[in-house]
Amino acid sequence: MTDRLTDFEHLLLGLICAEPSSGYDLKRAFVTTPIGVYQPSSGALYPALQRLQTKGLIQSGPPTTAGVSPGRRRSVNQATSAGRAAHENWVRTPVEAASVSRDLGLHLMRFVMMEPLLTQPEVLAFLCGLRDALAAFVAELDRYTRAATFEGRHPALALDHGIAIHRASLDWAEHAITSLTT
Amino acid sequence: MTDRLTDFEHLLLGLICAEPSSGYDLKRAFVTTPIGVYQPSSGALYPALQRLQTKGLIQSGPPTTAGVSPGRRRSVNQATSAGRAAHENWVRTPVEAASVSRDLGLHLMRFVMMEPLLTQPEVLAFLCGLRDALAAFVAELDRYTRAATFEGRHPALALDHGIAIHRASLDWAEHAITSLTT
DNA sequence: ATCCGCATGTAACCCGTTACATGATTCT
DNA sequence: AGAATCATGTAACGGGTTACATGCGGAT
Repeated sequence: MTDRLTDFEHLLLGLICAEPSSGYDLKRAFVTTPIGVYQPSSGALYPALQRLQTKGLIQSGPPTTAGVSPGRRRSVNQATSAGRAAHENWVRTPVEAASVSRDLGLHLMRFVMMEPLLTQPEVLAFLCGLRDALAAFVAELDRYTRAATFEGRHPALALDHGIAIHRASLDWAEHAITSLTT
Repeated sequence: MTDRLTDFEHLLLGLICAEPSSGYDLKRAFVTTPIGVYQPSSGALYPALQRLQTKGLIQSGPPTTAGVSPGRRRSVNQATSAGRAAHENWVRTPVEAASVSRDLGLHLMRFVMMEPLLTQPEVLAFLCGLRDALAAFVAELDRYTRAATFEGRHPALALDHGIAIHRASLDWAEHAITSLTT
């Protein structure tokens, strides 16, 4: 019951918390999303919804044709209070400095989903945590660049890339902080 | 035999092509790597090596204690000619514009590994393909930003992030091109 | 009445993670 | 000799991908 959820399950739960949705809605949500790079398959989506249901985090209403007219019956999934609690808990998870690079995309998703749930100070605290973690990561890469000795030019260039994109993330975090405080 | 390889298998094969290595060497290679965010587990590493061996892409020599003195016997994996061919083929794979965001990390790895294998014009062609794909992706995100209407500020900020980091990648690609032509 | 597309699912397969097991080598 | 570490593996488990199955709605 207090099992860990997959990243994917967390995202689904978050989308459902934001708005009760059918499986098909969720699929389209991922397609339409700006980071539409990922399109979940049915074989990933529906089993994940079943797992969330088994854990009591969502419950699916009976198939209805309500809402959209040119559609077939769809069972709408709604978050339970336990589900909303789990989602809010996930959204509040602080940024881990050690895994900031790997989890960056996930943090951005959390940033979007925390808007209607958290107070502005909480959001700013999250962004500061993210900024600090990114600053530490960039510093580490810089340190590595100075310490290491490369053969050839490509390794150094690849490192430059890592530094560049994480510095861009860092700049964004600072921009977001000032943008949200005005 | 002509099965597709996993990304991970491609990386292993590439590392082995660059230098014959034991499983332990490969593990440490990932740890020491600048993007040391990923550390393969034994349960991923050794089965992957076995799969490469089954496909005839690598072959492991008998356990030896040669080389490092304070070590145990390790079986050194060497790439076969088929393995080197498969690796070179992988390195030469052109950048797919549709998946450039998802595969960006992989492309960087390929960029590093292509240094001793490809001619400078080939490397530049790869970088130009990467640059064009990134430019197209950034343009798409820009278009999406103008077209979409958001509720709240976080979604727009998250999109800004996506644009910022991919623009940084794009700038890097252009810098790399000019850096390698001088 | 039939056909096509929507919406939800299911089964087989693959692979990575976690955790444990095993033998060999060096250190005390 | 015994302990600790190195190096290689294996077993159970989870979850994602691909491909297929089903059933209902609207269109011709």
